[in-house]
Amino acid sequence: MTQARRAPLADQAAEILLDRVRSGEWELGEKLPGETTLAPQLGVGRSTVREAIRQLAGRGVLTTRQGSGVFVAALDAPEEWDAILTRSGIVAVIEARIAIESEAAALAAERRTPADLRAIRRALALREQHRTELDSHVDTDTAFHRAIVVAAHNPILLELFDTFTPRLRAAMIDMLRLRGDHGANPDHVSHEALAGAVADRDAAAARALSRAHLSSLAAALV
Amino acid sequence: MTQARRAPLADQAAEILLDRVRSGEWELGEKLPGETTLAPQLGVGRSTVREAIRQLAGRGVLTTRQGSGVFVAALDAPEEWDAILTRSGIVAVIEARIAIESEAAALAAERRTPADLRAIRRALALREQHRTELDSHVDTDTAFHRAIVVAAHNPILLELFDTFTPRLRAAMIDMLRLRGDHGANPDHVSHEALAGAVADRDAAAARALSRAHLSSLAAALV
DNA sequence: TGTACCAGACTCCTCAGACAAGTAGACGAA
DNA sequence: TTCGTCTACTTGTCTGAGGAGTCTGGTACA
Repeated sequence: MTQARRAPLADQAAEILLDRVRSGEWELGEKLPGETTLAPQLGVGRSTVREAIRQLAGRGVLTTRQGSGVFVAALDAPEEWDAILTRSGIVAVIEARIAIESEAAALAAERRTPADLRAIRRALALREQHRTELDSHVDTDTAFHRAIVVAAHNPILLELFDTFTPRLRAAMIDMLRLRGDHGANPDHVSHEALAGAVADRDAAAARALSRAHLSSLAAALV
Repeated sequence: MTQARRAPLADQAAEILLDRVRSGEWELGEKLPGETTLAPQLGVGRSTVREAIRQLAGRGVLTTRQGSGVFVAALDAPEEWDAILTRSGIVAVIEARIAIESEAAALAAERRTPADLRAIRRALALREQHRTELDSHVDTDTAFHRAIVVAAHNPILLELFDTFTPRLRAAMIDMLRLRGDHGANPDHVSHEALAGAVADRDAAAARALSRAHLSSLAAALV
């Protein structure tokens, strides 16, 4: 007994096709059999095959060209970052964030414009104002760190930062709730120091301060 | 005249629906109008609406539940890394790779197992064997660096490495073709040193050597 | 011999209609 | 209130038909 067909036929058909693509049955760019051939092969109707193909097209695996055929666009579906992050655990996420953010801090120290600096100062002040409320403390803290990544002027690092932080939000709120000493003074001082290093164009200090802050965060979360 | 309908109606419908989701017309998790309502609204048949919905389901924006309806699963489609990487330029990609790889090198120095070490040595030897041929030199070089990231035992860093390196492959081959001195001796020595630092559990040295290597690569590519 | 054109086969695209399968809310009985 | 049942509505699936684009091979012409 296998769960009594939970998934719709179209989803099943899509999964079968994806497996066949992964298995290397067709080369990259090669043409698949026509819908009219696949349908009886998979034991479903044409419209169902079409929906399966559309689904895989949305995932970037297949492309269709009217009058020509269906072609393999990628040999595998890209794994969802959500899945990777969930499977990996908090520590791995923070390690990745250390990698991204300490490098971004160093780059920010070299490249920050006056406008970047104003944004960082503003975020820091806002962070200071929300030291009491838990949720907004985490959010303003994240906003401060994001302002530094923005100042690094590297779109990839920024995208990575935005990918990782949502996953950490809940964990950080829980952690602060348990510790109770959120917004403690030494915390604020280290943030001041980081902003100062960026302002002073001291890349090495910015890198070290950023790393130290996140390392202590990791230690607190474990 | 507007390009005389290049895209299939199903793709157009999917794009319109995605825009309406992005615009906030429906909350996260909210139910969309039924297929029979959407079809005349979009001016297409029901099967076409279904294919549009399937496409967005494949992209993670919508989910369908038989008997219940279609629901918003995400407020936006995740941007393709390909697009980000293409738009960003080689320098930004290398900067991101520096962030990932130097941190991974440090972690690898702390965590490498004997098996990791053997894999690294083997990759290094293979790299040495392919110093003359351009393509395989780049590939074996990448394999060596990947072995180090593997030794860091962090799935996120590994996934990031795998995301970035394909984008750099073509650029590196071009660069080496122009320079002509691929596989030069100092290059090999620095790789030996990196492997040695990981073997000696010298995290700081591994981090520095990894950074230095990639920085020189960036300088050569610009 | 080589080129241009054309017809036909094949492909995906779109629609309409029908029925099955599942869900959720209304309604009434205990 | 609580529980079952019934009904309206939803998505799921299949079939048949025709439209539109693409590719191939043959044919006529230069």
